[in-house]
Amino acid sequence: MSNNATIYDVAGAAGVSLATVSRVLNNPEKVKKETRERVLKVIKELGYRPNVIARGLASRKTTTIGAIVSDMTRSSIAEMLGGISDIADKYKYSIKLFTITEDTDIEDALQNIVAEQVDGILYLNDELTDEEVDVVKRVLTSNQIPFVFANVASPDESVPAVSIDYRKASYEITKLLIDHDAKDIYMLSTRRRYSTNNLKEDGYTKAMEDAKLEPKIFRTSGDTKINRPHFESFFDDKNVDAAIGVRDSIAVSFMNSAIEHGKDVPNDLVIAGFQNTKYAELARPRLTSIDIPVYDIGAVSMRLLTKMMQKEEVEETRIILPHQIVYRESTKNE
Amino acid sequence: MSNNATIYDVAGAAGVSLATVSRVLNNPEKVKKETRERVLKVIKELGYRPNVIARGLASRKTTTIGAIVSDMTRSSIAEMLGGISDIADKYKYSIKLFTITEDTDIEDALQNIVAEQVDGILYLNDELTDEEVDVVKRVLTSNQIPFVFANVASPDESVPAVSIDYRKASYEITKLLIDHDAKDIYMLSTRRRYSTNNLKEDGYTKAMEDAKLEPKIFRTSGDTKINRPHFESFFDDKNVDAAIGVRDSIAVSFMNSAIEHGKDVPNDLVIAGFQNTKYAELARPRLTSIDIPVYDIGAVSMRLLTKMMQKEEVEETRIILPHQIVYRESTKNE
DNA sequence: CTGAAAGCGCTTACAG
DNA sequence: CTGAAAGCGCTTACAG
Repeated sequence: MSNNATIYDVAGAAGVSLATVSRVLNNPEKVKKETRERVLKVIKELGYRPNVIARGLASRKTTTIGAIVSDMTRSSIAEMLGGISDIADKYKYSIKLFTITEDTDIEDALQNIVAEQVDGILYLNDELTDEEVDVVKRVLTSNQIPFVFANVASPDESVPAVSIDYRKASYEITKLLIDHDAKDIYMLSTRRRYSTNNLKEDGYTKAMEDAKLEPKIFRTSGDTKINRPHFESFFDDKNVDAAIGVRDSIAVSFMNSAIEHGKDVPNDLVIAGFQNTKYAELARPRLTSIDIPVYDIGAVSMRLLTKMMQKEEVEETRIILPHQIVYRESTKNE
Repeated sequence: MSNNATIYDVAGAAGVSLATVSRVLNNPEKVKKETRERVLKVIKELGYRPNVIARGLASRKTTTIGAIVSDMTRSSIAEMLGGISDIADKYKYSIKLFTITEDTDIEDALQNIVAEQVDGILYLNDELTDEEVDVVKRVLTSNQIPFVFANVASPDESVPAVSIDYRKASYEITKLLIDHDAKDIYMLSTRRRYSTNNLKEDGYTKAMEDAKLEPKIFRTSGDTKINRPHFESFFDDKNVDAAIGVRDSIAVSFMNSAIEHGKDVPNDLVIAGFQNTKYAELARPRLTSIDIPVYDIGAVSMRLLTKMMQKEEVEETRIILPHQIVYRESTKNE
């Protein structure tokens, strides 16, 4: 019952050498059908499963990838891991999870991950700064380990990345609100600056300027409980007839404040979010949001990484996935 | 730069044998201070990091645990992984992530995970049936690999598990609603039956019976979009003055329907959920919910597992963490 | 306190 | 098509 049969046991029981057993597992076409079947039968009887650690050492391939994440509790991260996991299963890769927090030394952490002998790395973090992207690139390239950024907006065209066009998405959602005849359109962004939010702000600003409107970016915390009092006082001194949250949770939080201050959404105020999470669906009124295909970003990143690890020809290492606006009750739609 | 120095390189450069280098790393107290410092210096200069795969093969310990999850996108799973990851880091364990879906053969999947040579396993899934718990126990015990169930309610007292007392929590929240003078109190549960929800139903039923009220369990889907039409027709033929959702998202979804049907929450109808997720905080009115310390469940499970892996004395392998009710606007509180 | 040697369980040229 | 042998990079008794 207990899975402790080794390749020697199989070889012995099948009357072949361990090299043959290994071939049956890795290059079955090189083994005579008859022999192969005999070995396979013994493998089954003994419940033999190759020790992946020994295999990893001998072949110098672990068929394991490292997934580096920051905040596990972000719903986008979890969903991306879902996509990664499904594709990893399909291609028989295992996933090792590494968490990097704000006070981690990225370079040191990466060296440790390299020492774990992963075959490739997926970096999931939309909050990376450009400098951090550079460190990742340098360390992993020098160790010759393939990597893909998932949902990281990096201006460096040489790093493999799968994402959406955040600037364009933001432009479009801003345009939608402008088409509502809104004038005082706020973008509710985060205090901490990082690449994807910067792009959202860029797209917003461009749309506003194109429409000869004044861009107004209001910065708050990413934490729901902290930004609430922030929003409470927002309405004291500001005119606003539209708002875009860089995350759904921020948009919903703002919407709740607005409604409690007597605003009618969508008649007095239209609101939209980013990500199309469950928060958007559970809000009342339901929130219009940019759907970001996070699951797909994960899946496509993993698929791209498998190609790189297997040294297949890769036509394009910068992949932009399509986004779309999901219209709900927080905006007025035809 | 590239991290390819081996233990031989270090030994050579330091003028010692590889056994000594190994000792400096694993049993530094057994090496003379002078020698140790010389070796350490070389290690630093060469940027040497031991190959964890080779170490794993030689020592038969991989300092890696397997975390088995079902649906990554459940927010409780992600948060639990956060707790696991923090403790794993602290004790220098890596985490391999394995996904098991409804159509996975659990036994086969477990055998594959065993072949990955993990030192221990954490099973995170509140949707396991009792039969599945038995399979897990049998396979892992026969392979002598320590495991802990995180947030799985198993009646089998012999399996190590960290959870909360769901029956009691459910009793308490039901009691809270009864104290609101509610009579028609519904429990909104899921169609698929599994252990934790069964306990919630038990606690609810017990509280209702103790108060001489009729228990009414309404089963719906776990999927927000699917249960919505379900709730729309709910109000056609039912009297209800209180409801408990087995998950926050179900409670919020129900609350939205109720409000759209002209109900005033909390005056006509009081509502509570389970889990105290961000959904509860972002709902309007905010949702009263049982706080389940998922992060802690993850952290404590991992800590327990480290003890088991290191064969430390473990006083108690069944750990019940405290829960509490977080009072918000969907109930009337003093 | 340190070194020589065996071994962990595989893969992979190399011969035949 | 198959086997013998070396080797992957470590750890761990065993001697000394």
